[in-house]
Amino acid sequence: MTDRLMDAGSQAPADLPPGSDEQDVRRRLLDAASEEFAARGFEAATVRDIVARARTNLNSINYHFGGKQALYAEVLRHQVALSEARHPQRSDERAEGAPEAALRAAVRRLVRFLLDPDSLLPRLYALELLNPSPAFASMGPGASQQSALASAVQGLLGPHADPRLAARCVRSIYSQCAYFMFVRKALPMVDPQFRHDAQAPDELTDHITEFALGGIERLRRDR
Amino acid sequence: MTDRLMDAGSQAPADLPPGSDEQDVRRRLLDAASEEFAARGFEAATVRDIVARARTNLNSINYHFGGKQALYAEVLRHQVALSEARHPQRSDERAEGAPEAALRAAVRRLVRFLLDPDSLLPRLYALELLNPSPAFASMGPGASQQSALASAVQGLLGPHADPRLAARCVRSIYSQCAYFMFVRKALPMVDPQFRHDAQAPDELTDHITEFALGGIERLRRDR
DNA sequence: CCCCATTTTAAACACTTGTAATAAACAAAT
DNA sequence: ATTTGTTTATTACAAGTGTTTAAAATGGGG
Repeated sequence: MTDRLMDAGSQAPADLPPGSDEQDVRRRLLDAASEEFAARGFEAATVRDIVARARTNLNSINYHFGGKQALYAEVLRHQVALSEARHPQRSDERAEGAPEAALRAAVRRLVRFLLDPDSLLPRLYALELLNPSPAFASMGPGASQQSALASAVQGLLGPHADPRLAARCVRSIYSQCAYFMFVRKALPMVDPQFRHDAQAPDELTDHITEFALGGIERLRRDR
Repeated sequence: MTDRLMDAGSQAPADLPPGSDEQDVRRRLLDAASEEFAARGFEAATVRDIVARARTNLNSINYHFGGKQALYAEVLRHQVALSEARHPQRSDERAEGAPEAALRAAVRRLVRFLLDPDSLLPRLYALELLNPSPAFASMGPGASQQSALASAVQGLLGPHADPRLAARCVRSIYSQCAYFMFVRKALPMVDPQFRHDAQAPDELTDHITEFALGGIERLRRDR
C-alpha cells in the first residue's frame, strides 16, 4: 500500500549520494520507455519490451510509475524538459534588431529542434499530433515554438496587419519546418534526394527563411 | 482448398446480376476496414471491430482477403482509386497558360484532396508517412500530386533554374498543404482559430498560392 | 542481531489478439 | 432430390497484452 508517490518527500532530499541509487531504475525505465514509445507509439510499445531494454523486471513499471499510461505521461514531460535544455531560447530571437534576423533565428531554432537526431521529442510530438492522447495537453502544444515565429512575422508585416493574415503566415512557416517531423521516417521514399548532412539544418533554415520573406512581402503588399 | 483467388475467372463474368451478391460482403468489409484502419491505424484496428461494423462474421476477412494484412493492402488500393475518381486531374493544371494559374490550380487540387472530409485517404496516407508499412510502396508516395506542383514551379522559376532549388520550393508548397493532413485531428488544440468552413479550402488555396508566389519570386531574384 | 519498510523477482491472472479448424447454410446443376 | 462447390457462421487455439498477487531479497536503524 505504500505508494511510490508518497515517499518522494521522505527520500527525495537524500537519494543522490549512493550514485543515484533510487533514481537508477527509474531513469533507465524512462529512457527505455522513451525509445520504445517513440519507435512504436504508445499502444504498440509493450511493457515487456520496455523493461527488457531497461534491464529490470516486469513489475517495475507498475511499481515506479503506476502503470503504462502514467509512465507515458512521465516520458512526455521528461523529453520536453530534455529538449528544452538542449535547445534553449536564445536571447537574440526576441531582440529588437531587424525582423529578418528574428525570423531567421526563430526558423533556425525550430529546424534544429525538429531535425535533432538525438531528440526523441519530435517523433513523440508527431505521434501525438496525428493521434492525440489525454497526455497531449501536458506538452503545451508547441505554443512556445510558434510564439517566436509570431513576433517575427508581426515585425515583418507591420503593426497594423490583419491578425488572421499573420496567423496564416506563421502557419505557412511552421508547417514547412514541421513537415520533416512527420515524414522523417519515410523521407527516403518520398524525397530520395534529400541529404541529411550536418549542414542540412542550415541550408533548410536559409531556404525556408528566404521563401517566407518573399511570401510575407508579397502578402504585405497585397493588403 | 478452393482459394478465393482462383474463382475470379470462373465467376467474375457473372457475379453482378444478383445485385452485387458476391461483391456485397467484400465491399462492406472494405468500407468498414477503411474506416477502422483510418481511425485507429493498422495495428490498433481489430478484425473483430471490422467484421462487426461490416455486419458479417469473424472468418470473412480470412476467407475473402486472406488475412488482416492483405485486407489492409486492398484498402489502400481501394481508397487510392476512390480518391483519384473524386479528384480527377483537371486539364487546366498542365495547361500552357500563366504559370501563376498553373500553381494555383495545383495547390487547389492538393488542398481539396487533403481537406476532403469524405475521403479516408489523407489519414491513411499520413499514418503511412509517419510509420511506413510494407504496403506503403503500393501508394506511389504522392508523386502524382507533386508532379503538377513541380511543373508549375518550374514554369515560375524559369528553365535555367537550379533543380535543387526547384525541389526545395516544391517541398515548401507541398508541406504547407500536407500540414493539414497530419494535424487534422489535433487542429482544435494546436490552431483553435482555424475555421473549417466550406470556403476554407479556397481561402487556404489563395493564401498558400500567394505566399508561394512571393517566395519563389524572391528566390528567383536571389539566384 | 533483528525488525521493517522498500525494492526486486517471479508467477499467475484476466483479457484481447489474429488465425485455423470445423460445422452449418446455401445455391445451382445434374 | 441429391450432390457439389461456395459462402457463412461458430468455436477453438496459441500467442501476447497490462496488471495483480505474493514471495524473496535488500539494506539500514532499533
